Amino acid sequence: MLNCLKAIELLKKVALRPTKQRIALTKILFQDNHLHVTAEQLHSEAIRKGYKISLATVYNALNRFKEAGIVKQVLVEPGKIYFDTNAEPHHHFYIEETGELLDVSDDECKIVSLPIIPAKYTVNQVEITIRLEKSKDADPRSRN
Amino acid sequence: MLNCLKAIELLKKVALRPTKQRIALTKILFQDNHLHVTAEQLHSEAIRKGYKISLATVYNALNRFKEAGIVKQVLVEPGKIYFDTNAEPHHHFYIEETGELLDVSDDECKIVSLPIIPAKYTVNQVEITIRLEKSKDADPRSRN
DNA sequence: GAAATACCTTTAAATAATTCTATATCTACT
DNA sequence: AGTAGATATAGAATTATTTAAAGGTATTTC
Repeated sequence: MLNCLKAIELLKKVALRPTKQRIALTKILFQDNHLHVTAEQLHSEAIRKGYKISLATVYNALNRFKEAGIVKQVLVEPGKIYFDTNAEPHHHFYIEETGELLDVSDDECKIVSLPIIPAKYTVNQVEITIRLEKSKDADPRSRN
Repeated sequence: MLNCLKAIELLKKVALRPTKQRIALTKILFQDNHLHVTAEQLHSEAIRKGYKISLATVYNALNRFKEAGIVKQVLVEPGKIYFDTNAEPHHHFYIEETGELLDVSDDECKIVSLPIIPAKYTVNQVEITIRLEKSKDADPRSRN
């Protein structure tokens, strides 16, 4: 977990006022390993840690963080936004059964041939989502 | 546009009762070229065509169609579900400015190296979304 | 370092998309 | 045709997210 100084430093770097709430969220979010959270989850975690912050503020902060480019939105499930603290270009495994999201680094997953891009447009981002399910192999009865 | 008989045939094939409303939606959805619609858009289109159907029924029908595997959900924008009448494995261009979704066939877009799949899991589906934006090249003033 | 200003957080309510529920109606089978 | 069970409907409920208004906090300017 980030300390306060590092959190403030990060916020200042992206021209966001280091308020108490943003510092708290920054401390929770930016750890050694990347996180994938919904606003709700992040809010719960902040409350659990003893910070006083409202859900609306968490939404505001996450949207500000997204605009600043320090988090990314990931859409894998209807009606739910995951925020990813890994803002670098990368991809995801998604396990529907558990709702778990796992990072896949950009170079683990190379595309050889991209289709012809429509005229007047340029590629902004390529996102690959690999949806996983539990293997059937575990249960020999379900072989066919 | 599909005729009634073809629509009923399609519904029966996937073990869904060919009710008036499902037939109407099937007729609108399954055309020569594939469609990407939201429930709202499909509902409007059905009403425009003179069918009597509620939005809730459109949602129900689309979810049943999805379960039956004749349409696919596409998630590209928070709080909005696109339904794609192309149920085959394929990918998408997404133009954020217009909300337009375009199909990219599976073999136009080949992945060479997939990452190592976590143990006990198998790949269900690989989805590639290529987000596009208007080229800056079009306007010479915006060169830098 | 205090006043002015711009920005932030909060609560509550609004909104939007989607799902649920109870009842009425329809479909498929006898 | 009658009937059991599935489906449609309207409207309410739910869920996720955003907005509004008012007070609070950080930053700027002197």
